[in-house]
Amino acid sequence: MNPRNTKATIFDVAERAGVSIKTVSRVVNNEPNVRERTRNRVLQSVRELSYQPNAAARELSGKRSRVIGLIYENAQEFGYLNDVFNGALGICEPAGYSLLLRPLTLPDSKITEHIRQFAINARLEGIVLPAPMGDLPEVLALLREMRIPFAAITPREPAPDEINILCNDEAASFSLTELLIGQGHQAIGFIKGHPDHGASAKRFAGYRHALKKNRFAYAAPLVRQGYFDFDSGRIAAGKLLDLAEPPSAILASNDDMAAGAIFEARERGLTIPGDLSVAGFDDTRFSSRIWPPLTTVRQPIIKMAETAAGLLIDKLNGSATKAPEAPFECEVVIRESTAHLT
Amino acid sequence: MNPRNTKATIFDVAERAGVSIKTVSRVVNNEPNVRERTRNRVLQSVRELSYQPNAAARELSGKRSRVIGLIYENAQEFGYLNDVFNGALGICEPAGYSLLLRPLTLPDSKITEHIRQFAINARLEGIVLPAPMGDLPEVLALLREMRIPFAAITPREPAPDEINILCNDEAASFSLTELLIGQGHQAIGFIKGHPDHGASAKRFAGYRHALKKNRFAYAAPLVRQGYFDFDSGRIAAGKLLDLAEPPSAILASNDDMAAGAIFEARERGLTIPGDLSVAGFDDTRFSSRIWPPLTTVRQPIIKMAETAAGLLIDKLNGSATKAPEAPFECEVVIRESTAHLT
DNA sequence: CAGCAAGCTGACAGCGTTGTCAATATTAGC
DNA sequence: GCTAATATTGACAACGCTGTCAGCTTGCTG
Repeated sequence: MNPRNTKATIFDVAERAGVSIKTVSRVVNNEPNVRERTRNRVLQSVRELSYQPNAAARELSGKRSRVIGLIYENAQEFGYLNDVFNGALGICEPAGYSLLLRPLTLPDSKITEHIRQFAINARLEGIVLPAPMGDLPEVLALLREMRIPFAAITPREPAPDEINILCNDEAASFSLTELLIGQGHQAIGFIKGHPDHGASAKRFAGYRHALKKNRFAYAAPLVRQGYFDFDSGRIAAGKLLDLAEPPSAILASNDDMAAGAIFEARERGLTIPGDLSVAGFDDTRFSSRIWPPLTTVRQPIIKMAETAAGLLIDKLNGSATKAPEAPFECEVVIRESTAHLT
Repeated sequence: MNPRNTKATIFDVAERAGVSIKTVSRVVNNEPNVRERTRNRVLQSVRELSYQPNAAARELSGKRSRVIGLIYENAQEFGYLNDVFNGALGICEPAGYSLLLRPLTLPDSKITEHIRQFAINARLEGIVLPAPMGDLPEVLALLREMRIPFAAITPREPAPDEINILCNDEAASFSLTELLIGQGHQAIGFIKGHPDHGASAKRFAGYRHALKKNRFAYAAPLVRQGYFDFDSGRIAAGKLLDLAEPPSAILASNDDMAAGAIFEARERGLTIPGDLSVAGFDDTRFSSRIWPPLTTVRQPIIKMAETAAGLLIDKLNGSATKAPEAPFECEVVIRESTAHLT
């Protein structure tokens, strides 16, 4: 009943359909110049035999390896990567592509060499670059030089003919800031993200934009540099709370730093959100599990990864280039870590 | 300076070394019957040309695909999987194997069909089964039937000739329970893990063992069923706290459930660890980031995954079977969510 | 030093596809 | 209805490697 442990070959299909293997190849690869009747006959046999082309033979014969690489930062928040993996895998498999992972530890002075080796050894046809990989100029330069198509997921100005997936970080940051303003907060601290990440600038821009629109003066001491990790959030929050006039709300550029801020506030005996409102960005796995649950911004990562992989595969398959996608919509998730100023 | 975008073939190496391609093949595959001098000459050429065999040609010609699958539960705590991925990838790549990921959503009534298709399509030579995949009897049965070697990471009774990696869950659970007992807790609640996971039974056994050794009566109401997720931990903790004589400490079978327990306790106005000590299992990413930081147990997941992949590859390469590994050692990590009873 | 086994090496045929190009079938044009 | 042009099909050679097997070298035995 089940297909056995073996696979039908192109010969089996050809024989059953009464055509040459070359014709089967044409049908399977959607090439033109096959009569409709013939095509149907072949497709029928393909179905009956559950034929699937042998990837190794294909790669050896043609130039195509049908392998896509996914390069990611190892230390990265893993909920994000989980979604990226799932999105990309979900698209690659049905399309007949394999997805190969390559963790990288940043900073990495030999990063281009690592990627080059990876690309050559695995014979990659294309590469998916989740943030922050798409933010590294040397990586982009390398891939352009090697002429390997890639799809970056990052708020980058998309170069012509390059695939870039982004969401409206800035608008979400704007909304989140306005939410805090609407709650009566007058002094809102901001913890910036890692300067090498494209998202950092966008999120900061949204904050400034909201301040401006609401006629708040921009106060430099209320803005601190963080690096997207828990500890940097904790330290930055500490500095904000040390101010003579500390903020009543802190907006961190991601949830790890927001968790750090909450941790630091707790250590100082402050209650959240009574004494301090805290909001983050990303809606990671633990955002809803810490106490209090974190107000944050959710991105449709899975969809973004699916789109990235899909557009990349379209490009590799030589399909018509899709119109550049509009940014994906982020969603502000309001939980209990933020509250109206009493 | 850098190797170019192209790869040397076996012909290039053979020519340079002045031997036939077959001899190069022998050297590269570590086959016997090559004179030492010849072997060195070939290795020299291999090095000079940075030769790496073409995987597609190898697969097409020989029977070996050098592809290993990694099947995992999608919803899984991702810090665990991150470590598994990194461990396995770190071993596979240098050994010349590719690692293909396959997320699965449990429960899955068609799981065997999914795995079968995956194995056939990707021509898997072997499979790594992180928990809880190695706990599913139908999966094990399928792989045995298909004669695909696998390495399970789970506290399972290792069948002869099968690779199984485990750590001393039970001993760690025992220590953790004794820790709580040592802190003066008289009533210690326990939240069991998902019944389909092998680890659940082990962790529970450690708890019971510690009670027994310390001459504590086993009280059934203090033990609640959980399913390794946050919500089930929350619910189970709720039931424990509803008891007429609630426990002063709760040991949850993983950190997600421990986080749920803390959450629930907070909602009821209890302070941790003042009113209630809570401990978990796994040392996930957020264990040290919630407040208070969680007392838990850390497993050497990366090493376990490395060992699993390494033994599997050894088996595929036909190397001598290693002696069965001793269980890996877990480490109890004491943080602030547990305290002496005052 | 012949005779034989074991050690070493290479020629050659696949492996299952795709690319090339020639052969054949169909259609269009007049 | 015939020819030219075009659409469809197939024969065959790669692709880069491993398996098989035969041939050539050694080294050992008596």
